Amino acid sequence: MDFFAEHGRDLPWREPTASPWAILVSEVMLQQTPVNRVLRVFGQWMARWPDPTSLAADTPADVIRIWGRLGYPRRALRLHAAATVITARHTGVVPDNVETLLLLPGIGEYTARAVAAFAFHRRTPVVDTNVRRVLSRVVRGVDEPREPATAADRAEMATLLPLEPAKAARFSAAVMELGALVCSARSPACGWCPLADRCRWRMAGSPPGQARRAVQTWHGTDRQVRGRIMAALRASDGPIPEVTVAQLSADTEQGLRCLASLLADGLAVRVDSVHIALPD
DNA sequence: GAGACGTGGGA
DNA sequence: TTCCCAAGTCT
Repeated sequence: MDFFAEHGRDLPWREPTASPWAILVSEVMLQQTPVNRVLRVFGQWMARWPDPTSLAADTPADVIRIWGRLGYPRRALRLHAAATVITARHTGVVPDNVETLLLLPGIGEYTARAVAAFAFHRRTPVVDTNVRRVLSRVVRGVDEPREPATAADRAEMATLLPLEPAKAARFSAAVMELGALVCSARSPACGWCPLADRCRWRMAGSPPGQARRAVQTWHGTDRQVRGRIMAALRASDGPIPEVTVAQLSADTEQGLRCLASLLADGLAVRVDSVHIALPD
């Protein structure tokens, strides 16, 4: 926590004045997405939609455009849906407990706890990929492949939390920051690490972990084509012809398949028999 | 529980 | 250039 006080980054969602809504928005944007990329969109987003009710009042099309190139645009849609639920069922107030937060679209085990801890000082273990990696190395002495945190990870973190709730939240943020800035996945800076003298992984000679299962290759995938289609929809003021969409892949069949999946996800809608647009 | 889901930067 | 990774969630 001394490390965090000295080296923690000044981020807008860490300001004492940051609202629970701002913290929730930041946590969703940060899912699988680097801080530097989130910073560019976060300010614009909060200026336009300072609370859930203002977001719920706008269209998914606006939301998807502001989301821009953050990636995983379904997150934008779910954030809009979450704002709608908060407005309709919680009088526009962000829920302050894990159980209720988990019911919101796009809010899973990590994000629910992050919001509960960072926005409301609930004493709950917050375990993201950074915390998971730090615990794995420092406590268990192994470098595990990157996977979503498990209940066992949360149970382990729970045993380490300070008793005072606000301090526990700060502790979680501190471990996350250590993982992000020092105990990184590829090139950990053990020389700077405040835990170096008690790290079981370091004491064991920093053994390499088991390789992660192969990730999907990117070139020519449906994900790439979906991304192209969404980029075309965002760039256009109005509807675009379906034939244009189909040609965004060298394989017309793939183009149509991807379009169908975007329609199924609600990221695009048909406006007539031959045109596609962002959802209203 | 494996697999799908965007994007771009650093090694 | 290629590979891997970045505050996960949902099906």
